[in-house]
Amino acid sequence: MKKLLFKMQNKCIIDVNNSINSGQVFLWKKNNSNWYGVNGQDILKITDSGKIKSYKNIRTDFFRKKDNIEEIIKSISKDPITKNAVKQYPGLRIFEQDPFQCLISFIVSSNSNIQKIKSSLEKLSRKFGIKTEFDNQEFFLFPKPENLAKASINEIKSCGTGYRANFIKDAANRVMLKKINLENLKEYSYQETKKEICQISGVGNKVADCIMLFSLNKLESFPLDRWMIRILEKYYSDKFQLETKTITEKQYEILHEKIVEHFGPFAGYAQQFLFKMERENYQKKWL
DNA sequence: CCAAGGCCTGAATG
DNA sequence: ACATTCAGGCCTT
Repeated sequence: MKKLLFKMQNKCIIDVNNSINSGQVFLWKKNNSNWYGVNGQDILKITDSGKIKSYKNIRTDFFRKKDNIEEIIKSISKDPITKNAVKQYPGLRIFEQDPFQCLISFIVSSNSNIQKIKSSLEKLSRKFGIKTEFDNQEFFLFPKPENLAKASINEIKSCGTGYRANFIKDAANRVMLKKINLENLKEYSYQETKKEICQISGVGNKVADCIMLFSLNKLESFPLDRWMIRILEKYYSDKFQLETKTITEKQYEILHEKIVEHFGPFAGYAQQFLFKMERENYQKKWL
């Protein structure tokens, strides 16, 4: 009985390093064994003992305590590949981050890589975000929608975003004008939410799935980027046949349906474990 | 509905 | 050095 309890407690421990270094967040840095991260208009600090603190005491379920992680892990462990990935990274978790920051982050991410995404987001924050001091360190909060909406395209481009500058401004404008209400979308279904956010230019299937999984509480989202396609081809060629060479919108939809059929309603967690596993296999760099 | 080509940028490759 | 390729896609034709 004692042993079982210990095991259960052990399973609940969050592996902060691996969770931050799994492609879901970008504005985090480690300092003196503490992690500090920009989350919208707040700064979060995760101590070496795994406790999380909000600089502004804004309520957030960043660690997704609402999830029954043991149930989820049981649910997604449908095949030897996933079981192995889960076993390799037992404390890997999906965070629930600020939706607007997440939206802009993944617009910036398209056709890019982690280092460049991080660099662009840091520059955007430095240029358009509020300077803040916390634990004797300087931070810049993530830009508010209105500040990106009123910025010029060239100002945004100066942050290294390239052609995505138009998308960023457009997205910020939509949020500012409440043409889209990200908080409300948390209560919407997967399909409804996807339809809404895909209206933003620069947001396609993959980017939408990232935004929904990492900030809008849609755990059936399963972002299909180059890596995940490669993983499916490598380990799941028997289960998920790719009909076309390029992943068209229709193909993406069909594939997602098959994926949810296989992994279940928490498929997004499976994606996170598989992505982490394969990127580590190839020793890809994180933050 | 699918295929092909273009797009900012910067690090990696030859 | 300098040119080319490539990277967590998306949009237009």
